[in-house]
Amino acid sequence: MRLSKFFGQTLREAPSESDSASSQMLVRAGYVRQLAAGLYSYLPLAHRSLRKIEQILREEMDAIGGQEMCMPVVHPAEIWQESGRWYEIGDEMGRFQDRKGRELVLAMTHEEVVTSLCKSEIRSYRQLPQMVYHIQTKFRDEPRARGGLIRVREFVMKDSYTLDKDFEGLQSQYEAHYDAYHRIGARLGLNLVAVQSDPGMMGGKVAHEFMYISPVGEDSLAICEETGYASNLDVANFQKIPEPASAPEPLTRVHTPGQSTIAKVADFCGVTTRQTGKMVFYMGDFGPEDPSRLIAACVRGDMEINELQLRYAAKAQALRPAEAEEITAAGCVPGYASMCDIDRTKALLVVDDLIPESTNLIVGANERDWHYTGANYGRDFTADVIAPIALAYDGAPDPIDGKPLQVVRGIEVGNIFQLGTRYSSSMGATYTDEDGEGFPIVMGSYGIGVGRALACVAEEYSDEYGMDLPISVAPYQVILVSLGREGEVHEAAETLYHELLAAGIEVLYDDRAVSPGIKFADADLRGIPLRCTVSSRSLKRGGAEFGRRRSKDLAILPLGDAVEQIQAGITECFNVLNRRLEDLPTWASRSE
RNA sequence: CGGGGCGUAGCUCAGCCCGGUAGAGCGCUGCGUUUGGGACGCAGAAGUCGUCGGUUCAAAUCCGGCCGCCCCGACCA
Repeated sequence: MRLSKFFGQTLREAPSESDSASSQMLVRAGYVRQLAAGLYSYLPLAHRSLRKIEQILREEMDAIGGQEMCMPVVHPAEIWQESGRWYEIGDEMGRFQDRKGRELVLAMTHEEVVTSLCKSEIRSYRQLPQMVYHIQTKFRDEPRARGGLIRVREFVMKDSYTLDKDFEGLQSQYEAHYDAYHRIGARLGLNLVAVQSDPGMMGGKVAHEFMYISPVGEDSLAICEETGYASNLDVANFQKIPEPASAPEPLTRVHTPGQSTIAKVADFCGVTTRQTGKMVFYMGDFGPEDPSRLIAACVRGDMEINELQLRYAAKAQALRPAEAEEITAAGCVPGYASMCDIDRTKALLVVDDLIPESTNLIVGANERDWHYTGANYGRDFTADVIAPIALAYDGAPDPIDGKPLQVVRGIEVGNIFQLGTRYSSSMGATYTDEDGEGFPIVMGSYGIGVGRALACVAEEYSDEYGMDLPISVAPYQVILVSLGREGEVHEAAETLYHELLAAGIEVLYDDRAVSPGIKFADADLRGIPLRCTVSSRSLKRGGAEFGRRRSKDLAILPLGDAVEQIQAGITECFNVLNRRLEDLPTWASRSE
């Protein structure tokens, strides 16, 4: 392709629409343009990169037995009503009506369609297992799109679905995806970390997210490089080590004027926060039948609440922090709330499992400026629920070997999910087994965001001059820069361009009538990994210059075998990338 | 949905406080000179100042509503 005819300009300055490195670079380099919040156009450069990512996804899905198909973006409401998600999901689902007033849904994902296909296509255990996938547009009306391409409202996702007669089959296809996703990450030049994740209220027990570790990520992860433990912070476990037990002291009221926070109280009493108990209040939504109720959560003073685990422990559908009035209404004093004096008819008390193992805690006395010392579980208070509701933290002992966990941020590139029979049961997708008996199909679903993967690659491979994309993802393999508009330089560049095209090399040819500085700056920005320059200087030195983007170490290629050497350079780039395929994590090698 | 910021030429922004004929740099068009890291000269085109309303002799500027975009939080099948 000739840059003189190319659609999509580079920008000297980044538009002020987002501030993550990846989206600024992708905008500046002429890959994407924003149409509205969370809606992007993909210009020719991005489109070529996305097609390459999709091709890698195809190859890896096909390699584990996937069959590619394509399902619609617009669905009738009925299938979402059958699965129940029509009612469970709120404004995030795009809904509209056709001309007859029939309710339609924009696909957020395709479990419902796959399940409905199962009803027509799968009858017998003989037809199982199956793995189907497609690469298709999704729409999720995110309350807040952010981070450029990292969180958008319309996006393309590779989603695959497995169908099995039992959980053993599901497990095997799940493991195949686990390994394939690591291979995909490697081929994209990304280190993906598989972390345990929240299976949600979906019925399954096992789910993993494939994370690209980055400070701009939206998810927090707890990982331990030594033991290999890796988990979304939402579901991270850690070893809880109680303070050394001491003989029970009497529960004693002490005057603590103005000491309304844990840090102040501990300081005031001359103890560490580990010797205190902390109360945090939430309003829990328990569904339409049950009015929302106050939840009092108690963790040791040095720890924070894991809201997801609290929600599960309280069996609530949703939580939000309680307002001061709601706390007061239950007879509790904010800042001095006490698990000893709480009215359990007005609040559900959930305590972390470390609390019963802790002795002589300092806790609120439920009166302004007063605390108790010597609070002990069982004698001074009991709970409605005891559950692990404390949030893992940086440095917490990991659950495998007690080595310190690290809390880092990550971007979720992919996820794999054991659905079980959540959809097949509610929608009636069954197969007949050997004995002629009907059973719901056991399903799994597995996604990878194509555009998000590109954003992560751009994030990883950017510098102050632009992007330096892995050759597997770069829209072109080589940029050919001609520094001459006529005469022998022009002739030599034109000839080389046609030879490269004829050899099947993906070449972007900068034949524009602009200054060399602009050509080099644009070449750096666009992120094409290899550059070949033809100029009067290079011809004097014996041919064309060739090397990695921005490298000072340039080879002079005689024009006669330039194509061959450029081909060799491309192969070398792929070789570098392919080394990432060695020693990849696999399901069998993981340590959870 | 809560908090904050922004909306002026294709892009980045100034002008707004203190009302009085709309600006700069980059980009774009033409001509000429240039050609190894974002060249130079000359000439030129380009903006309903997000939108609606109010105040005023007069509004980009002051006031109010709405819309859009960005950031933080809530939310995230």
